[in-house]
Amino acid sequence: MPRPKDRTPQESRERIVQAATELFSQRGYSGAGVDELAARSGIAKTAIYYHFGSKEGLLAAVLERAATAWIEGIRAASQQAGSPLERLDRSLAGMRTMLEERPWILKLVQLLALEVGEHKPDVRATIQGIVLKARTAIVDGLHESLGMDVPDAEAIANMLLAMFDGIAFGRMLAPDLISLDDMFDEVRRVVMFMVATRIRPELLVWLHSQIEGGPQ
Amino acid sequence: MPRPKDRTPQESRERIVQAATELFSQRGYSGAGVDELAARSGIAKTAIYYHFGSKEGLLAAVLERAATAWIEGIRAASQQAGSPLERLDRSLAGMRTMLEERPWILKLVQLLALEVGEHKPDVRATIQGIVLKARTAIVDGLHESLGMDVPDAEAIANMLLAMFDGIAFGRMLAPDLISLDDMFDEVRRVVMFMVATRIRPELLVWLHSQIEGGPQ
DNA sequence: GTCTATACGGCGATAGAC
DNA sequence: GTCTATCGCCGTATAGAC
Repeated sequence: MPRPKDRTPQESRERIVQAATELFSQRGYSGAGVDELAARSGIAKTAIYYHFGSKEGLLAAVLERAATAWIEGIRAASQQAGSPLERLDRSLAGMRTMLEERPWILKLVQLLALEVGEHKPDVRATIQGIVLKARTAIVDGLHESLGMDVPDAEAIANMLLAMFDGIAFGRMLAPDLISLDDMFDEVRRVVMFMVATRIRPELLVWLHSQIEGGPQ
Repeated sequence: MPRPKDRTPQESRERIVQAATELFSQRGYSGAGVDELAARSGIAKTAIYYHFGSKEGLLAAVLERAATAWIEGIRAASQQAGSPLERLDRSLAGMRTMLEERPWILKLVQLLALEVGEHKPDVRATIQGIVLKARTAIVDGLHESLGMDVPDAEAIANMLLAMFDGIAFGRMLAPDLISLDDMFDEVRRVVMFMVATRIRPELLVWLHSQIEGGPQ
């Protein structure tokens, strides 16, 4: 029985993209079958092709959606109020929340970049764009949080991004083995340090002496 | 013509695992076809099944090989000679060399963890074991490099691992956009800092004052 | 314009005979 | 070890129902 739809086209698209986001981030692009996508979203397989043209078209829609969610998550975090340190903390807390409540965002981006990026230049370019936007959002967040013109902010953002990627990966691999509390405490300290070295370069000299000197 | 083999079974296995390592790290597990694997290694498709039982069996062999290469790479780096800082530098240089000359190691581990780890508990467990061993190797390297009993070395190693993962990912995504030189300079400083905070906790208090005070 | 039913060609993994 | 066969799922095209 070809049940006439009790949903709008918009809703259909939405459900498909949602199911695809889920499945792609679980099994990767090649591993996710359009058949299962259809089953999960409750929409006929061929309707997916009607809406998105091809599996790759669907992938593009999924990526766009993820990008929006990610950038939004970063931007939402850096809001003003309180001392510089308080604002920095709130920014980091925002990142952490994203890692905890929407881990699929980073996972999806990483997985697709690794799996598909290699041999589909346009997908790679899309993801590069997403990551670049994320970095820009972090740079802006640094400026807003700390209320100063942080020198070399892009290098700091690169490192922050790398840390988040790494933490997300570690957490996905073995949630029990790494404590987000500890990791983010460390990240907080490291960020302060990276900023401080830009402002007071003499800190580095002091550091050297500490390491050379050994404990106590 | 069923050319009788001019190679030993050992060589066959080796060639298959090598081809699989390459292809898995390029296209992922689902994306890598056994047909293409056979073509690349020059060995009949079904012979692959003869040797490894199944595609998953092959995966296990590939993972084991990658693990060995990785741990070896880490361990090889931390050799003694010179001052603590020089040894630390050599360790980091070793990591960097691995990232540059055998990027497939980290890529393979990340990709398989993300793609397959989710729904194949044994694969996930294997990779967890690999990462744990890597962390242990880093902890040992820290102790040997710095020639002291670094407190909280595991937390530092976790962070280092996260940074490497993140850097490897960033580099894979956009090699031109991130400078390994800059990233590793930063990593070096951050490591020194993380160690220093364990030895001289008062450093943290000082840091706070710098951030609160603003630039110059 | 939005969707469904059905079918197709190809390749996936695997088994069994040689 | 290879060859041939099998079978199911893959992404896709098409023809039409509403």
